[in-house]
Amino acid sequence: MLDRKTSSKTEILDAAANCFMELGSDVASIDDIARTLGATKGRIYHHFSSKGALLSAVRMRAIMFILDEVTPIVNNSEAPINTLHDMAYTHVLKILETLPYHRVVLQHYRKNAAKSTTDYERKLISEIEAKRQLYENLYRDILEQGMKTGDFIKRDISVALHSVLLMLNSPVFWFTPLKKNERKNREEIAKQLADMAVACLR
Amino acid sequence: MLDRKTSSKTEILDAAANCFMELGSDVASIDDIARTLGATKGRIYHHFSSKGALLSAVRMRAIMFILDEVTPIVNNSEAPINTLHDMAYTHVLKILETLPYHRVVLQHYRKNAAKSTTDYERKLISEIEAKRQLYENLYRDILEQGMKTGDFIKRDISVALHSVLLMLNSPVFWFTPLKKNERKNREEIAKQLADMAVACLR
DNA sequence: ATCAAGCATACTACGGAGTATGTTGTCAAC
DNA sequence: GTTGACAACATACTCCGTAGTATGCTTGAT
Repeated sequence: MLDRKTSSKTEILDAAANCFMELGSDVASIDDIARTLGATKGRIYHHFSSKGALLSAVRMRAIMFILDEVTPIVNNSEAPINTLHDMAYTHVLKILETLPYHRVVLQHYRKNAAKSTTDYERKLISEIEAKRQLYENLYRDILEQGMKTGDFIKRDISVALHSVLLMLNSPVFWFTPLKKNERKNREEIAKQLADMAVACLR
Repeated sequence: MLDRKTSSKTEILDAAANCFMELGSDVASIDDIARTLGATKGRIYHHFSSKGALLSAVRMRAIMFILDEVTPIVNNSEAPINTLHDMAYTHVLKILETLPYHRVVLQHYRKNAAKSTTDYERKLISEIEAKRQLYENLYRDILEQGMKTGDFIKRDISVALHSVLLMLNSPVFWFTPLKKNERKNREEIAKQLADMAVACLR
């Protein structure tokens, strides 16, 4: 079945995300990931052409989690403040749900290229970069709009943009999921961060 | 001379910081760093017992840059808002001056331990962690004080603390130094970030 | 019965950390 | 001003982990 195939793939992706998260994507080996699955290299290389391709798949999945969730919000034609608050809240909540993936992403926020990458892997990376740009622009548009209407203080758009986005990603660095009150706790964190994100723009 | 020795050491540290920054501390090899210096492994292993020790030295130097600069500010007995603004401004400015070091630090914000570390390296890491805690508490104290006096809105202290600190570190992710108007540009960025840091707490 | 998908097993090749040893300059003592 | 000794490196190795490959095996669909 095609269903069985994608299921096996996402299982690999989940395991890879966890290993990359814990050891770092450079240190974690394919064997480590396979061991987590109770499998061997063969399974992984059957689905992914290289370690770089697997890593890119993890990063792409991470950004698509967020992009799919936040994109529908931007066109609700409310005030910029409310729209931004909505976007921020949704962003944080989704990140907390898919934490390992975003830990991996942040490891590569600045790392440009590994030592030797193939053309194919470079293509994957540029596709990820494109999606990231797309997502960034959602916020850039809201910020510009809000500064025009006077809802937001006029600041350097680039400084404000990156600062807010990184603040929304900050739980990635410190959040540790607990069983107790999990859902409620996440919502509270998302609310607070969304509040702060809006507050620092006024 | 002892002077000549420390000079050679800091030269190695600068080169290591740059290599670790560009390639990531796992990918960058000792040979890479040596090549940057126009030297060989021998020079590096003469001053540092292992790659982990070198990395720890870079991270320690990074945090000491900031700690030495910001610590004197906290006891100026001004209003919490002004004190925090001062701390934030100084923090950002110093970070922009010693950027490569802090890029390395942020690569390890979450990465706990490599695959195999010696006792000695674990000791170095715990010393770094202690300094980091020390620095974090400078902000924690100001935040608690400000929330008590009503200067700051009451929020979860941990969420607010980490969010603000990460926002102050955000330039590490996107800032690219230019020759043109360098000093002025940095001061402007530091001012804006300090403003935003204070704003998001009110 | 066949054949390919979906793996496992057993190998190769290579880069990088660490080491053992050689080399050069410098200073100190006599 | 010669010798000894040590610091500050360079050179030439070893050894091991890991990415990638080549090939073998099993199961389910047709």
